[in-house]
Parts: sequence; C-alpha cells; structure tokens
Amino acid sequence: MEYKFNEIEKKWQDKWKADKVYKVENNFNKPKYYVLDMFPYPSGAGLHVGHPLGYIASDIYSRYKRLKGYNVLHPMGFDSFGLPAEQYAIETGQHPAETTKKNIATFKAQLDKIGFCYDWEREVQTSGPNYYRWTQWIFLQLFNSYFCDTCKKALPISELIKKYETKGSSEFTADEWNNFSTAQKEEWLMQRRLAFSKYGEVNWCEVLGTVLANDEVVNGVSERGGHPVVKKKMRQWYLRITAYADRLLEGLETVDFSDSMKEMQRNWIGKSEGAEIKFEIQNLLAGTQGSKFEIEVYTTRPDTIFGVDFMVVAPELDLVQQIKTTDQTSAVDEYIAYVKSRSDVDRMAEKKITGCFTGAYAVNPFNGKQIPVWISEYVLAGYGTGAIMAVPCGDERDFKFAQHFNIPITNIIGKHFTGEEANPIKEVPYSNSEFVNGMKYAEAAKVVIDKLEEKGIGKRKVNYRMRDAGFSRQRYWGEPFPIIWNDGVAVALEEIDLPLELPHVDKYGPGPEGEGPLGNLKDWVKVTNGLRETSTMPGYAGSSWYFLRYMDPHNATTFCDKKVSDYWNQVDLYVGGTEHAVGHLLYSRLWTKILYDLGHIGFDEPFKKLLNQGMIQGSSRLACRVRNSNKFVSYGLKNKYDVDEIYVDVNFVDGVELDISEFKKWKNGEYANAEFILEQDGKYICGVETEKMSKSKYNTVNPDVLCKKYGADTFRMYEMFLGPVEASKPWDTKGIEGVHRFLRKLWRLFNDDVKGKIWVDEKPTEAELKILHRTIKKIEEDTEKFSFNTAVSAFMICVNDLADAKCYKKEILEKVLILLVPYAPYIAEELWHQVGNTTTILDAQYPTFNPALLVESSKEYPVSINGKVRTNISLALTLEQVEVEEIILQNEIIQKWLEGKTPKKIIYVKNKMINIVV
RNA sequence: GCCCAUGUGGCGGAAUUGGUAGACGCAGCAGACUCAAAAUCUGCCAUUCGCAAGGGUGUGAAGGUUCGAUUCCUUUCGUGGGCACCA
Repeated sequence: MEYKFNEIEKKWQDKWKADKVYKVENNFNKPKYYVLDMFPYPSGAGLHVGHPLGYIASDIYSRYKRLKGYNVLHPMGFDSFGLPAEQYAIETGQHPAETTKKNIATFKAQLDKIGFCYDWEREVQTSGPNYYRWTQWIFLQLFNSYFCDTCKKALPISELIKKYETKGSSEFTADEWNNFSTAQKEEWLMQRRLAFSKYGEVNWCEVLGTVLANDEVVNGVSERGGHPVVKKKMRQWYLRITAYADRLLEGLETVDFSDSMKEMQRNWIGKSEGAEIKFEIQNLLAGTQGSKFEIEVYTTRPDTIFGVDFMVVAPELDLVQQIKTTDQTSAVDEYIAYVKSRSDVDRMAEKKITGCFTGAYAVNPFNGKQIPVWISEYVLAGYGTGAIMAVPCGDERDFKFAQHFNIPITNIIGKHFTGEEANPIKEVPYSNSEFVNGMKYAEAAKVVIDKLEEKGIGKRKVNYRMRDAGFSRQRYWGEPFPIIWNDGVAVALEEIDLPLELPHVDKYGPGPEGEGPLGNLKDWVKVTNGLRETSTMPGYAGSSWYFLRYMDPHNATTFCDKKVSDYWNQVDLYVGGTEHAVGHLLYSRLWTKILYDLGHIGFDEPFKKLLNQGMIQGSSRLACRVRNSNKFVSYGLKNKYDVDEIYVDVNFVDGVELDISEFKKWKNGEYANAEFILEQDGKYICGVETEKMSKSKYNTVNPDVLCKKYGADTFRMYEMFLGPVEASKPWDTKGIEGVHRFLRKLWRLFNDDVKGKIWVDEKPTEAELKILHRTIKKIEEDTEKFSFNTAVSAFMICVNDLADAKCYKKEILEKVLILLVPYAPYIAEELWHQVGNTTTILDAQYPTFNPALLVESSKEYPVSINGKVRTNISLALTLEQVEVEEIILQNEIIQKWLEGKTPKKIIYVKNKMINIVV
C-alpha cells in the first residue's frame, strides 16, 4: 500500500470538518492556552510560501498544547479594511467589499489546504459591521475618557466635568467653567479626551486633491503622477498615546518579547530626561526693542552648559523670523526656502552638513558668553523645543557642524577631547566649567539644573520622542467615525446607533476640501443635528483589539463578555513579523491598557509572549539574453556576450537548471522560438538573486502547488525544516524531496508497497524503547523552545533508527505518531487509525519521557593533548580524576603523543572531555 | 548618518550555550536491485599533504582571554532589515 497523501489529506479534512474537531468551547473548567497569529490583510495576490511560516509554527504549538490537555484557542481572521482594496477600486471600479470578499475566500481555501486547526466559527473580519460596531464602540470609550495625571489611568470624562463644575482647574474656576458656552466647554474637554481632534500637518497634494501617506510621497512629489506635495494643516483625530508613554515602557518589563523588539519600542517612545533652558537673545533687530526674545532649548546634557559654542534652531520656527539680523536676512530666507523644498526622507538620508547663521547671539546665563545662533535642518521643529544648545566637544553632530562652519570649540573634558572627534563621555571631571569644575555628569547635571531653577530660567524636563497617534484617514475603506459635527462641536453617536455602517459609494475619489470619499455623499453627511465626520479610521483601529473578539466573537451585547476575557485572558503566544514592532503592537498595548483602566477587561498587557517569525525572501532566477536577440546564454558563459538579465519563473527552474521546454511555453509562447547556448554538460544554468518575494520578479511559490505535489504534511514540515522560525531566509523548493522521503519512510514502517500491512503488535526491546524515549525528550524540548527545524531532524533520525532496527511494533510507532501530530497531522491520523484506533489522534495523550531508559554507564571520552583531540577512550561515568589520569596515561596513543614528557595538568570534565596540558 | 540582526562545506542548516565543528536534509559521486526507468537500499562526501597509516589547516578577517573559543571581549569587513539626524 502506497502513501497516497492527496487521498488521505482530503479524507481527514472532510472527516474533521464533519466532526467539528477544531471547535473551541469557552470551557472555564479546563486550563486554557491562547495562541494567536497576526491576522493577514487579504491581498489579491493570495498566499505565497512566506505567509504560512508563522502560521505553521503557531499551529504546531497549538496542537502540541492540545495534546498536553489544554483548551487551546487558535483563531484566524482578516484585517480586511485598508488602502490596497481602495486603490484597486479606484483602478477597476470594483467595490472593496466585493474584492475583499473574494480575496478572503481564496485565503481561506489556501489556509485550509495546509491543515491549520482554526475554529472558523470564531473568524473575525475587521470590515464586517458586526465587528466594526465594536471598534466604533471602543472609539467612543476613548472619546469619553481622559487620562488622570494623578492616578495615572483613564477615567470617564464625566468625572472630569464633575471636577470642573465643582472645583474648576488651574486655568479656570468652577464659576468660570459653569458660565462657559457649550463650545468653550467642549474645547477644553477636547484637550483632555483620549481620542481627540485637533489641527495637524498632513501631506497634501493639490493636484490629486487628496492627502497622501508618507510612502506615497517620493522626493517631495506624489508617487502617482509626480505632483507636488506640501504640508497642510487639517483637522485630524488623534489618540493620546503620549499619556501612556510611561506605562507602555513599564509594561515591557512584564512581557516576554525579544530584547531587540523591546528596544525598538523603547526607542520609539524615546523617553529622555534632561532640562529646558532659556537663553536670552542679545542682538535684537531694530524696532523690536522692549520685547525680549528668548530661545528655549531642550537638552539631555545640562551638565555641559559651559561647553556650549553655538545654538541651532529648527528653520521652521517663527522665532527665526524675529531674531534674524538685517545682514543675514537674505541668507536665512534662502536657506529656509531650501529646507522647505526638501522632503522628510531627504532630510533624513542626507549626509552633507548645511546651516545658516542668523546673525543673532544668545547669552550663556552663567558666564555671559556670546553664543551665535544658527539654523539647520538637522534640528527638527517637532521634537523638544525645536532648538538645541550645541556642545561640539561632546556631541558628534555638533562637532561636525562646528568644524564645517569653523566655529571655535570649547573643551570642557580636558585630555579626553582630542580635537579630532567629539567625545560624549560622562565619567570625567569637567574643566573650563566654573562652578561644576571637577564634577562628573550626574553631580554636574544636578547642580546646573538646581541653579537654573533658582534663577527661574530652566527646569528639569522629561521628554518623549513619541507623538500622539494620528487616527483619521481621508479614505473610504475604513471604519466611519461615530461622530457628528455640530457647529464645530464633536457629538458622539449613542451606543444604540452603532454600528454606523459604511455607506455604499460608486466613486472613490476624494471629497471636497481634501475630505475623504464620504464627503461626496451629501445626503449621508447631512443629518438633523449637524454634519457627519467624513474621514475614516486607520488600519490599526480594527487590529488593536481583535484578539479580544476571538474570545467571544458572536456576542451582540458587548465587544467581549468580561467573564470570557477573564478566562482566555492574555494571548499566551503571539506570532508575527517584526514589521509591526512599533505600530500595531504599541497600539494594541495602548487599547488594552485603556480598556483595562475603564474596567472592561482584567489585564493590561495583551500579549504575554511574542515570537517573531523571519521573512521568507524570494530566490529569483535570471536568464541572460544576448542583447537584441532571442538567444539565451547559460549563466557561466554570459561574460562572453553582451547580455540583459531577465527574470524567469522559479517554478520551472530545478535548482539553477532551467527547464527549457517549460520556459518555451511560458507567457503564451513569448520565448517559443528562443535559442539556447548551453554549458558543456548540456545544461542551461540561471543566475540567482535573493530579494523580496513578489509577483513581478516571478519568484513567488504558491503553497497550493506544493501541497498538491507533496501533500500538506510535507509542506508543513519542510517550511519548518528550512531553519529557525525567527531567521529570515530565501525560499528554495529544492530540499522538499528530503522531507517527503522521510514521510514515505515513516509510512513504510507500517505498510509495505507489496506486502501491505507490516506493523505488528509485539513487545518492544530495550533498544527500541531507547530510540522512542530519546525522541520523546528531544521533540518535547524542541517544541517547547520553538526549535522546529531541529525537531524535524529528530523525527528523521528516529525513523531512520527504527527502520535500521526493523522495528514495526505498534507500541513504539503509535507513540511516534502522537509526537508527530502537531507537525504532520494527516499522516499521523491516518496511520493511527490503521493500527486500530477508532478515536481521533488529535486528542491522544502526549507520551511521557522515561529518563531511566536513557541512563548510560560509560562514555566515549575525547582525549586531547594541548587542545587537540588525539584519541577516544571509553570510561565509566563514575570514575574520579585520579583514576582517569591513571587510565589515560597508560594509553598507547597518548603515550606516543606525550613523547615521554610529564603532563603539567590534566583536565577532566565528567561526561564531557579530557584534556592533557604538556 | 544612527539603530538592530546576521556571517559555519557546493547549498539549507546543527553544535547540550566555553568542551570531539559540520547532526539532519539537499545536491554530487560510486555501487546494488531492474530488460530499462522510477522507487528503494548501501557506501563516500570541509579542505589540504599522503598509496596508506596518519598529519596540517578550517566557523567573514585580525587580535585577546582560557587547559580549551563557532560560542566571551576588542577592532575590522561584508550582507540583510529598520529609522523620526531625537539633542
């Protein structure tokens, strides 16, 4: 009987579906385990082999936990709002709802073939009204809350109102508050709401009449059409994530993310402690006497204030216009015009040093020294105060700037500054620094700040790099805001009016005044009490809380019953790529914290452990075409000709050898008449390039094809066998045969192609038990630590050993099958039934490892002399140093290598090795 | 420019975290079975010197620590990814 994987997999797919084996109950009595994948955006291109890497890993772990007796939640859904569907609609006129539906169907069919254990009854789609109803509801929770600075948590805005009515605030008294107009009150409240609206800068393209995302702007012009893009102020919605900066930082201590992942989040939040210092400006423009100008800088190194040699102000600041001197006006204006012409990307990538002197001088408050004030694009308006005090002897950028513009440098760190480069050292006593001379960083910083505060010209300041998160998009395919604008006041919809369904549109172009497409729907926008908000929520809205909805996906009265979320609780294992390191992960963490503060859930970190899967890159194949001809020359001979390299489809290249007949059929016979110049051995060899997997490079491989050819079990195991899940690696189908052979070999332990059944019900020998238990130990350990590639190799070793031992015994084989279920569920279930089981293997009991079986009494020790292994000697494990020394010195080979010399020292590490030092 | 990751045979990778480098697999070579092919099985397979026995070298490069380094430290080069020049 052969291993007919296609039949077997179909059979169990149907059976499992009929039996609802993957249905997950909210069974509060059972220990739970929650495994989650980052859900995909259902793109039109379908799945390629890169997608399932993480899904397979999480599926293996879920099935493993299930075998271990857990109630495992391992759901899947779709992040189905987003720009590509809208873009596609603009191009083809097909409604996003239609294309999204189609794409989801394709994705699901592909996923099901690979054999994941999803309970599709729990599927969520962020673009479904039953889902986004609750996204809107949570938005209203945010809108109706504020961050209490004293208790460091979110509270209902009604409490703030109560406080204002009775006690007022630092800005107004209770009486004043009560006499405010509604609009005035709302304005104050808007400044405290967690979801709030204010004017913010967006990338505006006048020609397209629309707002563009950063990646749609290239070199200051729109990616589509190349039209100019400018910064424009528009009313936008934001989430007050900055209020949670500290808690988002602290929370990192409690979760199991990789260090680099935590580092990325910390960098994004960018907490720094320093001081804000005011510097007076000395030279004022004529006509501005009487008004006193100051520059306020933010610095993390107030201790270096005596090393300040110049100041740099962001060119965008209004202050620049006020302080520039007549002499420098034209130079400054010219420089500002230059900066405006440059995109953020340019400013970031540029290495050349630019700047312009304003003509103004600031005064060092402690020694009265005159400090020239410059403007330069390396100082950003949006961070800190938009101005810095430059200390060139301690800061690399300041140093280069000073050098470039020949600004004299003050040395405050003595011999630690060479004049060649800056030295940001903190642990040396300062010189040239008056009252902090001899002090080091910590003490000096404190003394300086104290003095600043005393003089009233500076204060201690904690700064965050992170800004509030923009939460509105001038787009169609997203959640509509449940907000109505009434005379400039944002009025929230009542809960009962949710969901506010996304209305149907026929055209996807921008609305008036840069509004989103919804702005075109006059009848929809105009309601009795005002005008609807026409922007929609961003992609991350729906994905910020989806892990909660899986727990209780059909609840019509709440987003997720508290009892249910108390049970499933945090996601125990979250699997996904690093590209979401800051965005999605940070937003989910924020939403979780807010929902926790408001009492809707009982935990304030969503993901307990994060596993990052690596990116699978494409391995492109290139053919060399002789220029202006239809001749193709093999890669090894290309230097003899003038060639163009063209991409060929990886699916008809075996390794690097092109299948010429397939190639000729490609693209409707475009190359049917091509001629080929071959290598000496008659092969046509392709060039190889590792790059992103994409359709245009013909380097995508569809999992469906591989599942059909080798079976899903082979495909699953091969993806794992490629290497560690966390590592990025190029895809190469070549090695899949090896994994497939392994499964066939396993099959032949049960069945012979000719004789049929060969498995037997006999007592295993000790040696056979040893093979089994060694495997149990290894597979369990490797699965626990997500080392799936080594687990696959352990399975191979096990099957090789059993085949060599001609062990066809049910008692052994059956246990191996259980170990294999997470990795290759179909073949495991099939063989499980063949040996006589009638219930599903998915709920079998995981075998227990018996250490007694693996106890060894002796070991083959490597014996080296001066670190070089010279021989192996088998010794009992009980031996002590003296006995060992005696035995090995008698050894002939060792004696030969010692050449009569006496060893200086003999190192003996039990169960490891022996080293003789001569 | 900054940050993070990574570098081991022809290839994907392994190495109990300081203890026999190259497990397992692919590819390749030789052989068995077969009329033949497929499938399967057996053996070889880092490199170099040697008929062999047996040596030398070898984990991007150069140093260092150690009885012993793929593993730890310093410097350096290459590749991949990210970024908001963050004071």
